[in-house]
Amino acid sequence: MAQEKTRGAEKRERILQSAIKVFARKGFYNTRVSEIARTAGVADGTIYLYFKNKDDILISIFTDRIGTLNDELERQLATLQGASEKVQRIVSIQLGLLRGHKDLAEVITINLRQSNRFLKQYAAPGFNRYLDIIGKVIQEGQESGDFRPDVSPRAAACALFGALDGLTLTWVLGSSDSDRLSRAGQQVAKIFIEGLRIGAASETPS
Amino acid sequence: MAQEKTRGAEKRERILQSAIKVFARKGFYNTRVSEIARTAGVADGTIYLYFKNKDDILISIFTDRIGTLNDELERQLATLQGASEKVQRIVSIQLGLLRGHKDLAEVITINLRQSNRFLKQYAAPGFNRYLDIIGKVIQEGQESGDFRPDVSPRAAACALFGALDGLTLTWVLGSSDSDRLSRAGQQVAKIFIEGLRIGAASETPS
Amino acid sequence: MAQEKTRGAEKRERILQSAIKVFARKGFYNTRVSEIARTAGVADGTIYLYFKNKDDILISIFTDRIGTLNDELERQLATLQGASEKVQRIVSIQLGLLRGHKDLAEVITINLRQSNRFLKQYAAPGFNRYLDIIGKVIQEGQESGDFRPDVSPRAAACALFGALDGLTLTWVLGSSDSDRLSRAGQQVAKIFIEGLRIGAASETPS
Amino acid sequence: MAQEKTRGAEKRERILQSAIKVFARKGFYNTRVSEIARTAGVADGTIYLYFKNKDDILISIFTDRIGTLNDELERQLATLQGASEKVQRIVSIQLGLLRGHKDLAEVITINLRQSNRFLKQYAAPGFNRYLDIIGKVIQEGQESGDFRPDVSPRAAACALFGALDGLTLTWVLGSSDSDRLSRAGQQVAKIFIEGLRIGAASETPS
DNA sequence: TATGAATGAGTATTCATTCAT
DNA sequence: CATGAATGAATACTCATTCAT
Repeated sequence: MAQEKTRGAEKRERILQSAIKVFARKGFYNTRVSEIARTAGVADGTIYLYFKNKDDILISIFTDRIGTLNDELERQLATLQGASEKVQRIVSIQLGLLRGHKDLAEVITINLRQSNRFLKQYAAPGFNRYLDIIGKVIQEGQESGDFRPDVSPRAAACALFGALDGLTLTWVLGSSDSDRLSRAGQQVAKIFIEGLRIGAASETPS
Repeated sequence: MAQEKTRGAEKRERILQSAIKVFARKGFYNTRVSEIARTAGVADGTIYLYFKNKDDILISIFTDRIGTLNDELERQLATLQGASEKVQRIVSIQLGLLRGHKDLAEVITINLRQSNRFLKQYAAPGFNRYLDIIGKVIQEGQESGDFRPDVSPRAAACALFGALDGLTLTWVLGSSDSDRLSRAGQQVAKIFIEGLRIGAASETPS
Repeated sequence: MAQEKTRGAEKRERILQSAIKVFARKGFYNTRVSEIARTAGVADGTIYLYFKNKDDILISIFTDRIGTLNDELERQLATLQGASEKVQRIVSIQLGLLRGHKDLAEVITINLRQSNRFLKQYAAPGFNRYLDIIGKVIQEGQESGDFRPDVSPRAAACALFGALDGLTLTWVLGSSDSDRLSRAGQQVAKIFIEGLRIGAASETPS
Repeated sequence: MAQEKTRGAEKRERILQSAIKVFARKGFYNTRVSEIARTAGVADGTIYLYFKNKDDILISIFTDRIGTLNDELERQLATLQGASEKVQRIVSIQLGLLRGHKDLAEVITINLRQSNRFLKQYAAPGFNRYLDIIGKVIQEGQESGDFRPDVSPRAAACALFGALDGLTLTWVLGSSDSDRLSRAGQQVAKIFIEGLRIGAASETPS
């Protein structure tokens, strides 16, 4: 019984991995379900024993991974003290999760945005939790006096997400190595930390 | 003759506007050419007198608008002096261009990413010119001593683009008004300017 | 314009004729839409310019023909006087309509009964009008004193329809010629006329 | 062993009963084998231990029941003398067999006619025996001088079958109670008996 | 006998594109 | 330039059947 469950989960995972690979290469709409099946080494019909339909595969990829990311963020951030350290950790966790998985990065940054309907309906919950986690870090920094209070935590969270997404996108589109991605991430982390820090900025009226 | 050309251009523009509207509502792959035609008030076949195929419509939307954006950036940035002013202007131009055109913003931030093939092949040139323009502003700031030299101009450009894209995305997905988008943009501009400015940051080893 | 309309109607009729032929040979569920198209000499997609879907083709065959039958029945019955003559005419019209069209007869008697849902939803109206027409003839015969009053006109109508349907079914399943069908029809007409006529029967209590 | 055989037969019967129920509700082609299995409380694969394939289930329903009907007809008719009594008994046996089993009636009158191939190949033998039994009654009536000789016994048999089938069809499609079906059957029996009886009819030239 | 996970052949329908008018 | 009827390639999904357990 336990073995059967394991085998079933294995097969599901194999299908997901294959889908990530093919989606990354061809894009969601240009991917044939039969090609995912072939790549996973199962029959076409088997796909439908584990997923409701083709859309469900893409949705599962996203919710699985964003869930992992959010869990990891919460777990590690709880162990840190300063807001600056936390921001730096957010960057390293997110980029670290994608570094070794260019295919996944491609699916997340590119293929996921297939339709606003899809984004609004399925991606929103996980995305919101993600923005909440980051926003809370900014807010804590403001309350502890580390960060300037004249910035919307939510806006900063969106911007940080977008900045990392932008780095990932150009990494995926280009051919630079993943070390460069990490270094760029560190620089962006510094920009945000310094840009948010209490100091000269507060003297500059917007 | 001139009038006919004008009429032709008018019709082309009407088709583009209709496509933006429908793409924004349904997404690229769920949009029927016949629906664009109906919205534009022309026959299905007429579309193909102005565009090679359905892909060409999306490509035209992007290249038209990114070209306009790039031209506008170059024109206005040439009139300014300080790097900080230029960064601020980049933000206001880009968000200003999308503020009144939520449909267009939706197409640009969401529907454009239909396939990596598409992005790599068609979007890359305009996107690269855009990143070059921003990157040059950062570089100038570093050369003039305004900005820290320990940041890759390219990475900063990607991050700034991504941050603005992230703001736009959440604006499009949510229901907040466009004023809030502008205010968030100003805050992000300040974060980047302060984050890049020479100061305490350079003392902080990464 | 008139010519175009004519051409369109022609094509629709050609598709219907082809469908009758293929349905008769293979049955509804074993008929491929592509085979109807090939037989009609049109492209697969063209079918869907004239019919909503495969079901709609079968429905159209039935409603077209039962409508013709009902119209013809009402037209001719109005010219006759006695109930017996009318019953005889009903038989000759119905069988006459199918005699030369074995394929159509096959579709009507066999393939039409694909699902109770189909029968109840689409066939019922035309079928009811048909039963009403026959039932009214029986009733008139009773009111004029030609037919016994102790028979439900509706039941007699159902039975007459069924009897003719039974003859048609065995004709279609077997290989007998159509003259034999007509002769059998005449005999059945006589059975019903005599069986309904006022006479010894009324003395026989059921 | 005997018990096992019994249990096997029980299971087979349970599958048949479930199939009748589901076929009646959904029609043959819209019925999933898995639904029959679920209704019968067995696994999908178990069906194939008792039936060759899905077609075989429908065929078995028909041959089982028509066999029962034919056996019952022969048994009871042997106990009767007059042709009229026999005709009346035919009607009451056939309708009596279906009265309490609307689902079965639905399958027999509607779902059975799925394809001419099916009807010709499998239904024909049992159907022919049925027509022979009835035809022989008519013929005996003619030989004994009860019935007119100018009617083909086979045609009369087809017509009687069809008439009863027509009554059953309208009963199944409509919502009238089964008593009404029986009364209609009695009236139809009288029509046929009187219509076939030697008398005034022979004076009417066809 | 019984199971039910896995198979993979099979098809109605859509829709971008063409071209005769 | 403009039309829109006709085309036909292309594919997600179903479900009868099998077979290892």
